[in-house]
Amino acid sequence: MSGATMHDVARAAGVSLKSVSRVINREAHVSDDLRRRVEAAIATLGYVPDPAARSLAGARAFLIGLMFDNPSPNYTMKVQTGVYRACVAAQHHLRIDTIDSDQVATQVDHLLRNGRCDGFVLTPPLTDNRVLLDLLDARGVRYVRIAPQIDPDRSPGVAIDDAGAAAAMARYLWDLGHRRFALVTGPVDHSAAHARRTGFIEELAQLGCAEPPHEVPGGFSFEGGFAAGQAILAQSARPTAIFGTNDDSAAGVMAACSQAGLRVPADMSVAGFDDSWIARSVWPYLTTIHQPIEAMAHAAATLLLARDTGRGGVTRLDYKLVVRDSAAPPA
Amino acid sequence: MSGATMHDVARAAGVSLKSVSRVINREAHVSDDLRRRVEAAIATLGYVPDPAARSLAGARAFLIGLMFDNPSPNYTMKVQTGVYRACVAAQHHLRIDTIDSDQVATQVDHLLRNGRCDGFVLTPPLTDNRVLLDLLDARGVRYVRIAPQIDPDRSPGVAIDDAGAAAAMARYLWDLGHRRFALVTGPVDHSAAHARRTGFIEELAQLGCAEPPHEVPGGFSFEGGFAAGQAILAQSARPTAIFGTNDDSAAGVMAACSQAGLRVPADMSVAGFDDSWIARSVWPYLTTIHQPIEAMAHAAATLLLARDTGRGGVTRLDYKLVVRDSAAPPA
DNA sequence: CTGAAAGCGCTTACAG
DNA sequence: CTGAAAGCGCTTACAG
Repeated sequence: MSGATMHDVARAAGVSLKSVSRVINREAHVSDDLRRRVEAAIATLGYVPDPAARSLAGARAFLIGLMFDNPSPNYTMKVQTGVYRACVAAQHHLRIDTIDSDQVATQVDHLLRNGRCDGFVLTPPLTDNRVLLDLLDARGVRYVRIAPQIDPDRSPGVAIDDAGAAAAMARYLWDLGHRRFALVTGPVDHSAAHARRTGFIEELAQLGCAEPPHEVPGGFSFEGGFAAGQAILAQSARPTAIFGTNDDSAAGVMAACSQAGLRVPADMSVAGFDDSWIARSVWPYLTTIHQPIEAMAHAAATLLLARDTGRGGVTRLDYKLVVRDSAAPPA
Repeated sequence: MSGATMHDVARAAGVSLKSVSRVINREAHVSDDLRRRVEAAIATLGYVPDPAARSLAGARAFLIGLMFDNPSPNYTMKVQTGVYRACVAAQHHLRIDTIDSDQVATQVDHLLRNGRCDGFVLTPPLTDNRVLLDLLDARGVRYVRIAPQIDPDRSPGVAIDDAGAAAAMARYLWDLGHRRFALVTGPVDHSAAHARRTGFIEELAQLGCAEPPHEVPGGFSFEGGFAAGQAILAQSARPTAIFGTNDDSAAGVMAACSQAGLRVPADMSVAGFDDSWIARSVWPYLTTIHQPIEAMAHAAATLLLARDTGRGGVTRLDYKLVVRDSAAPPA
């Protein structure tokens, strides 16, 4: 079964061990003829290199790590799927680590000591946690960030234009006819959440909106969104549209509306951000910003695996406004 | 940093390599004195064995795999967390594999060929997929199943009493005063879903319910539940209570009710199963069966890591009926 | 109860 | 462009 060794391949191809190794690792200085012979032997024998042996002999671990501290299983699951696909393609293993943003120092120290990785993919809010970044840099550990907002040149990153997407949502709601808004904000240490807030507010101002949106914290969770929704509806001057800066909190807002006897979208428009799984687990389905989370995660892992994380720079992927049924013109 | 090797420990303790190895692997025939000396040296040096080297030299891979083909990210995420915790504690790595139930043969073949694992944790519906079990048995691969319903002695397993839990839910709704029921069933190849169905129906019969519940398939998904809910509400003789056999489909049913202008629970009672994340991402919060998914997964992984998967037998964990706000006495 | 030798399957210098 | 030797950090027989 998992029988064939590099030795077998070398013999079958009539070359040395080192040559097989060269072909496998795509090193330079290999003649086409030799390469072809080796590749044929590999295919015939169904040879797969032993990761343990490669790792022991060489400097690479064939393991990449995914760090997260995200309240949303939906988001996390998508990130994981994307990173996983990239790992499988590159014959690497994936290691998952849940980090508590408040205890980065001790947890990451332990983690680094306990078996090395070839690098890490960081998800928000860890992405912009300077304590973590300093730690990683100090140890010379490579990493790629998903949705970075600060220090874009510090490492490679993959993101969408969060501010631009939130602005697009503002424009969409404005064009629908809304003039009074509320905004459910995310965790304070989550800088993508911050960018969404800013993008939304600034676009509204640009559009000539008389009053800035009423802001209430929602912590990116359903419960937080629910409480935020209740607070918003308790105001004397209610908005006609509420923007949750992620889908979970928007879903919470919808629940608060239904608790208050308001129909969405007839009596209140609600919009989310992410297009995560929950956007289609509420009724009506949520109008939201589609963020290609899995693709972003895949791209991030691919950058890491490509091993040229020398300089930074953020790769931007496209977002998309997804019009569904939770937002409509005001009554 | 990750400097200390077994050699260093041996020298520091004044013993041979083999003795250090014995202590680490908890082998027999080690004097207390020697063990203590070695353990002290390990602690002082902060020594952690290199998994790659252990794996290369020995028969173990220090890697356990998690196979799933589950439509619900919530369920999957919890399983993963539980298995992960057990892995970390035992210094193993976790590998995640998404399997398509329809293509078990080819996918698993590829997977097994591509780097060995010390064993696998199987989640439903893979748990009761005989093609998969046969394949694994034929290759002598160890595995532990979560929520097995068939062949309980074929491998170790961890489960709750799905039928009993569904019966408890039937009793609860009955005691609330409901007399006409609908049941949203799960995927046909998901035998735990089948057990829930049977438990619910039989308990109702036992209780003296005049007519068996109206059954509609919901596929364990929100969308499936939504469609099922619509179908149920379209009937001339509507039930007063609907039991979704998982939370996702129950959430879909709730959405269908709200679309039809029915208030939950005033006009219709709805109950779920799992107490997954979505149970508290709908409003009103879902009355459901709490299944200790993470604990089950943890227990399953621990069984696997204990390496005595010789004989089968199912470990049963406790479920709990969680009364929240989606079910009430009929109007 | 304890240890010295060989080897797991690769990669890393080092030659040619 | 290609190869022979040494060694990564452990475990596995095998002795005593």
